[in-house]
Amino acid sequence: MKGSCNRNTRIILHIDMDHFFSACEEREHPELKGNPVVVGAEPKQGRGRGVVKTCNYEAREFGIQSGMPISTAWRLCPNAIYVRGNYRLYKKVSERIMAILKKYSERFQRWGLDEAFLDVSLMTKDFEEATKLAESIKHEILWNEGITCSIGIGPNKLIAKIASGHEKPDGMTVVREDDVERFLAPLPVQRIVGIGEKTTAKLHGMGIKTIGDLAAFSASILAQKFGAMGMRYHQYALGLSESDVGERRGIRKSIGHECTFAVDTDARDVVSRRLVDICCKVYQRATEKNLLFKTVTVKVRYKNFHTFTHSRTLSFFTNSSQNLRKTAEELAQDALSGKEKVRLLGVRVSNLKLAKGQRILI
DNA sequence: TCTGGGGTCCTAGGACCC
DNA sequence: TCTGGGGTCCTAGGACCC
Repeated sequence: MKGSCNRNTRIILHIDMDHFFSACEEREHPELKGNPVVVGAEPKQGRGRGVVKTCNYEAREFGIQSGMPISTAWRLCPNAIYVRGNYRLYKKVSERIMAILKKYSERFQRWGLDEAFLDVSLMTKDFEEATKLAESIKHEILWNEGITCSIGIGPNKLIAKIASGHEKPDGMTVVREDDVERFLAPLPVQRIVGIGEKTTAKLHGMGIKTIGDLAAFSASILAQKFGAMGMRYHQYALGLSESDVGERRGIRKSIGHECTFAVDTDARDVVSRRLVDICCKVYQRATEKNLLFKTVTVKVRYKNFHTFTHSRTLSFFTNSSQNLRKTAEELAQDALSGKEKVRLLGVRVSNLKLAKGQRILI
């Protein structure tokens, strides 16, 4: 069977740029190369708030990981080079890389700034050919942008995505249909997209550690414990996923902005001013995209990390900044009372609709 | 250790309508 | 007076992704 596949088999590539933000920084500032580089919040001598966005492999040797509090990163490696992040640059580089990828297949799907799927079933006759194609993609990105990526090749998006993370950086992992079970079985359950920290802990509690354990577990018990998601986890563990490679259609679902205070505050005027600033930002972004909104949600996180949201759906669609501000202020009454210190404030609008006569913007 | 900011999707209960 | 079942929308919270 090796080297061949029946024509019903799909061949999907998942392309994942290696430590994308810090790779962009190294490319712009070659003097950074060879040093641990951390992109994220300001460390402020270990007192900074926020998290690590990404870091290069030199920084990872100190135990730094993306998502980690920046204060922890600072303790692990105070001598690393800490960079705030130049998102305009990352976006530009990303756009150029996506343009390269799109040339290889019409069936293309961007996944964040630094990942994408390609369905190459129609232009490659088997996994060998797909591997050659993936090699040329790697070369072209490296040649043009000076950045390496890891590619996973599999019979569906789920497998391709897990495969791309298998041998990072600069990796290439091919999983043919016949190899799916062998490939997945020993991997930890959290490698499945959609199984995060909480679900992993619950699964561990049930004695399920690996994807093989999950596949062997009773689907009906999983459904009892996790509802519809349980069935999905089981399907994923068997390596089954039907989802097509394609860009999301239609308008976005929501637009929001949120802000963590540098210091938790109970000063009413500070919170109230920040709320107005956030509303302005959200209003601007909705207006730029010609969107009307109907639902306003305010999010408040207190010092103890307890978080609540309040939302209200208006009886009409609007793009008025006054409506947004007034609704947000009413919803945020509790937060404005100054009883508890506020850590984060956010505003989001949803139930969106395009303003009449405007072109479609995603 | 002390936890960002942009999002999406799911669940569950309740209101309301037919 | 007590009570269907289906559908849709709203609200709040939670998990997860990059």
